[in-house]
Amino acid sequence: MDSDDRSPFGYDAFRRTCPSHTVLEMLASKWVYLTVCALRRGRLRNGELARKLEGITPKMLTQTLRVLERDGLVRREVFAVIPPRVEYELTELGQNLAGLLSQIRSWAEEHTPEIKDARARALANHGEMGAVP
Amino acid sequence: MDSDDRSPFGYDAFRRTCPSHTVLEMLASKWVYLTVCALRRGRLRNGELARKLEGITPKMLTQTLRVLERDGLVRREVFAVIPPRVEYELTELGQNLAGLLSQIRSWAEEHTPEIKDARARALANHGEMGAVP
DNA sequence: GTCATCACTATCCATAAGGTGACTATATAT
DNA sequence: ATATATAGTCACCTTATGGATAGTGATGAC
Repeated sequence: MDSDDRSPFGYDAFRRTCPSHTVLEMLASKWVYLTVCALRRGRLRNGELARKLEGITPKMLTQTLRVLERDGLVRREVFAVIPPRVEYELTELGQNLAGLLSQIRSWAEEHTPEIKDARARALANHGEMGAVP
Repeated sequence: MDSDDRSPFGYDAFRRTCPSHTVLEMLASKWVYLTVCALRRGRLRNGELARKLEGITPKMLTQTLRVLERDGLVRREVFAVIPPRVEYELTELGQNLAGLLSQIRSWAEEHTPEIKDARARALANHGEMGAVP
């Protein structure tokens, strides 16, 4: 019954004390999704990322990149020039993940119409499932 | 150059005003991940989910399920019995997504050792890249 | 001199996430 | 009579996160 509930790796993301749970938590961020997807084609500078990730604040961009760097998904390269130049690129591990995250992104884009419809229906039905006294 | 940046669906999750951006935002939640994965094998009752999603509070569980229901990923069935019985199951759209999210979960579990190592290394190096006055 | 660029950093505030305890209703078990 | 179980809701509170805004230092363009 629990056959496919446990992964064969000894880690179980359902358990909140399992390290894999924190990995899942790290991945559960819209900016992580988008940043990894953005870097998929190749290295980018901070400013290029900022323009690509529409609406991201410098703080969130830095924060996201630091997390990705800490977790070994992104490599940061600093050039000692003026004005400063910093480039980011995916590590092999990051490339590996990027494939999956791109699929999620594609899924989101592909199924947006259905979800929009579902949301509209939910809005229209608000209260209709309730009690009719 | 922008060839694979835009999906062929007209939606672009990189644009913050695009509806698909809000879909990605909805997916970027650890409890959404886990709830969808948990329902993958079949319908579950509220209590069963609460036990499976270790550490989730009743409030968060309800909130997550309402979002998933609103977006058409989960179907909620209420049985008019005492004590109350409510069952949740994935819709076809939800099943479709569950495959992808399970892959993410598997990825997280599979690569947890590498990420743990990367985190340990980052911790050990804290400050070593900084300035040495 | 003023402005912009670059890659940040710091600060503040609003929102969201999450925790706790109380409460609903009814049937069964003790 | 009391307790348990079910599937929640509601109110209150604390903490964490997200986002907005402004500032840093050095340089080059105007």
